[in-house]
Amino acid sequence: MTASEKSTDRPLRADAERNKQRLIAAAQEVYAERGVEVTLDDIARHAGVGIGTAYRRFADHAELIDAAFESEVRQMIALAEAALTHQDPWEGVVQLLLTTGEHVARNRGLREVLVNRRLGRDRVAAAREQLTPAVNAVFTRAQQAGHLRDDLEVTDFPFIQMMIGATAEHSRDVAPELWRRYLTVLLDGLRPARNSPTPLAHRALDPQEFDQTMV
Amino acid sequence: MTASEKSTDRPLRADAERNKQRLIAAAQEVYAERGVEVTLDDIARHAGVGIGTAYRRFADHAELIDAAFESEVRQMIALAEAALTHQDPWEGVVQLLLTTGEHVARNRGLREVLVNRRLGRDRVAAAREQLTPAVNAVFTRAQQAGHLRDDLEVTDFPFIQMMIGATAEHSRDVAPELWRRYLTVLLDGLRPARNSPTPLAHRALDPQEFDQTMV
DNA sequence: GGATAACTGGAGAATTATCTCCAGTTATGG
DNA sequence: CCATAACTGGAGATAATTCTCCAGTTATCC
Repeated sequence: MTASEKSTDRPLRADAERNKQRLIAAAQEVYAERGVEVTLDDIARHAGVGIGTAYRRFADHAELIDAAFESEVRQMIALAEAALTHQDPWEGVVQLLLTTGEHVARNRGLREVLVNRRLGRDRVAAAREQLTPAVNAVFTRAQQAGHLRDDLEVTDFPFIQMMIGATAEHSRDVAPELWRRYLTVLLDGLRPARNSPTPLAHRALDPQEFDQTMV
Repeated sequence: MTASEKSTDRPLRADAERNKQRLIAAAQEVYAERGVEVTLDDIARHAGVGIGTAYRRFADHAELIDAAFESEVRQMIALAEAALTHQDPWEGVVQLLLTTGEHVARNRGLREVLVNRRLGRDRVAAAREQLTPAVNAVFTRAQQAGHLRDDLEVTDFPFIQMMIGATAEHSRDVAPELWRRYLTVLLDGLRPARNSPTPLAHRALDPQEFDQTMV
């Protein structure tokens, strides 16, 4: 009955609760840096507890991912809701894509969790499902205001975010902010019309830097 | 000395050469469908030969990838060169991104090989290096003709292709042509200016289809 | 068509990751 | 401060994958 205590059972003994929190914190750090495909051994070591302790608290890897990312995904929802309150609907879209980019560029595991349904469990799944309508609201508002091309539909928005995420993923180690450049290009493609290119938000890689990409 | 015969040594015995070609053909099929992270056992079985035979011909997985993708990457070079001969420089860019998209959408392994330096060996590496200048030529010509925003630099072009590849990857199983839609948006972001959105090249997913994405 | 070098294929060694088990230790409540 | 239920941590069972080895088979050359 490893990790089924949920909320119904008695609370954990103090030392157990402490170790559990350490594991979650360690998992968040390690996932952010190296993605979710790390071993539980690595996380346990990073948390300073034994492997057995990790498996006593979390039935398997998926359950730890669930615990580690629920709050991260909820943060993404909060970002979308904040973007919706932006006075200018278009700037709301820009802000949403910027803050999303900032998060996934810094957190490799988060990007994986957002994009892959098989990761995590019910808590992450629930958060992920709330994220979609929050994001849709931001885009739809801009579209109704005429600031966003109107041939787009709600199912397109996650793919827009995915494109940014892909550039962030590949440039992470060489130029962690490079994705901002491609976000600008994308945004220029999302507008109904425009007269000139929006100034790019980050310099291009030089050829040498580029060579270091994709390793 | 498993697979070091290269070109210098004597030719393989007829049956060995036949098995080698079978292995390469099987690898191309399996990689295209399931990516390069399949086991050599799977490929051997698919080719109808024993595992031992596979390892006698190819020192390791990387060497088989090298043999299987050299021609695929060379095809990509040919596509870029063909796009360069297009009368209209901008249509050359469009054609390049379209044909590239078609290839990577149909071949999961190809996308992985193009994007990840660690895959393959010297033959794929050499082809990959020739691909970059060929792609650059197509973009640079359009840029000099004033059809492409001129704040882009050559190191940006692979990232443009990467964004298309990311959308192709994620929608492959549900709507293998969906990437065309996002290519249109991206192209609209690449132009120096425009008055209205280019008509999208593919319908959007409906919410139900979207749910099937990302599994 | 026989001698032999080359090749075949699968059993299993080596490696790596996931997860279980339990002897020993520790927090807690009476 | 003691009894004991709860927890700890790591040794190892299990499983998946990569790669090696060699007894048996087959193509080729004379």
